[in-house]
Amino acid sequence: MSDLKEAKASKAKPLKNVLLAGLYNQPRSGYEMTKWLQMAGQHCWSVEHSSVYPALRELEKDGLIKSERAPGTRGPERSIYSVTDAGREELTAWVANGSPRPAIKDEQILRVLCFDLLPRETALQQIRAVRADHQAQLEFFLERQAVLTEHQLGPLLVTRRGVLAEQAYIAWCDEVAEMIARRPT
Amino acid sequence: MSDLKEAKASKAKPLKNVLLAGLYNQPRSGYEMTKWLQMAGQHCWSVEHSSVYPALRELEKDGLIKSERAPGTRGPERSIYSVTDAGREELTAWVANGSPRPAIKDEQILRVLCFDLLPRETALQQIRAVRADHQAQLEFFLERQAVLTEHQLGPLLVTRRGVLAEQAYIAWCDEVAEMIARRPT
DNA sequence: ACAATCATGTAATAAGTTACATGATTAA
DNA sequence: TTAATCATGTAACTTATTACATGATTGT
Repeated sequence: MSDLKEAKASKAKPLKNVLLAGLYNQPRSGYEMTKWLQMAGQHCWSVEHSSVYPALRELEKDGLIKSERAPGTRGPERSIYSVTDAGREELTAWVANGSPRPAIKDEQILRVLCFDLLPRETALQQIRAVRADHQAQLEFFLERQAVLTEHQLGPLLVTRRGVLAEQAYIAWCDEVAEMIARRPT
Repeated sequence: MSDLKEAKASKAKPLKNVLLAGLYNQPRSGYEMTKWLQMAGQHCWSVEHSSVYPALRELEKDGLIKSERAPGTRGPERSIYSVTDAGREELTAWVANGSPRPAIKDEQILRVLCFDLLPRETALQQIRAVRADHQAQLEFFLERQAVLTEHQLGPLLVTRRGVLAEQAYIAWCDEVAEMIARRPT
């Protein structure tokens, strides 16, 4: 049954590799990791804290990361995780492999597909709200971009992805709005 | 942050609404639906056939869609599903609500974050392969776009989203390649 | 005849969310 | 002192994937 199973690195739990990548970038607590994935990394791998904490403990149990207790400078005590040498090896192997295409789950696009079910003004309002949401996200990425240099190449490129993705989404929203506005009633 | 959250409507089983939207756009069999979601709709809602068939049967049981047996013109007999009046109502309510932000799961971005773990040439090869993949997808969308008119506004806008998204991804790949190439060894 | 594709289905498992909990610290 | 945020955790549940199956039809 499970003979070749868990020798090493074979069965990729995607979240584990994501966390490894995040911690390699910078040591973080579970809380900070969650925030990072939900803010800066929203466009990489969105996840809830209830998935993060157990995964971190497993990674530590596997010896891929280690934790240090840090007194809370502005908050209670927390565990700061960082990647071990073994974790770095695992991570390198994972990074060297190509990815499958990202799995997208965007309901909004399907809503637009059916916009002829709505009165024009309702549809327009919705797409404007969506645009505003992505505009806010774009501004967040632009601010990060402004403080990053080529010395932090990884974070800079991740942020660039955020900028380009949000700009593309906004451009699409504008096209949608324009076409809807021109639509015959 | 945003007021896109929810307004009270269908207890969202997301896939069901996605299928409803797809069938409203055009009646399809389970097989065709799966293909559509994996090709044209890859950038909307990726899913496996094993999720599609049970969901379709549930939708039919709920009276939101109905099926007709069609003799296989080029294949065995299949069931063609289409949206009922009740389904259309449900769909309209769903379309009227805003979406939460799309949940993205893109390992590739995290790999790029850690590209300093790889030799320059390995990283470049990988990003070139990713670029080629998205280039192929872009060409697929461009071909669809060419045969659509403003009379099929929904499908056209969905296709435009594909085009813009792939162009943005390709532009990012190019930035990554350029920065990696300039990176000091 | 054979492979490829069309077409559908089920079972076991994986992965992640929601809801439920707890408690500490900080700013008003 | 009260609310907000920091910080972590568990249990039940939902959702979707992988692997396993079956069989028909079409092109070569």
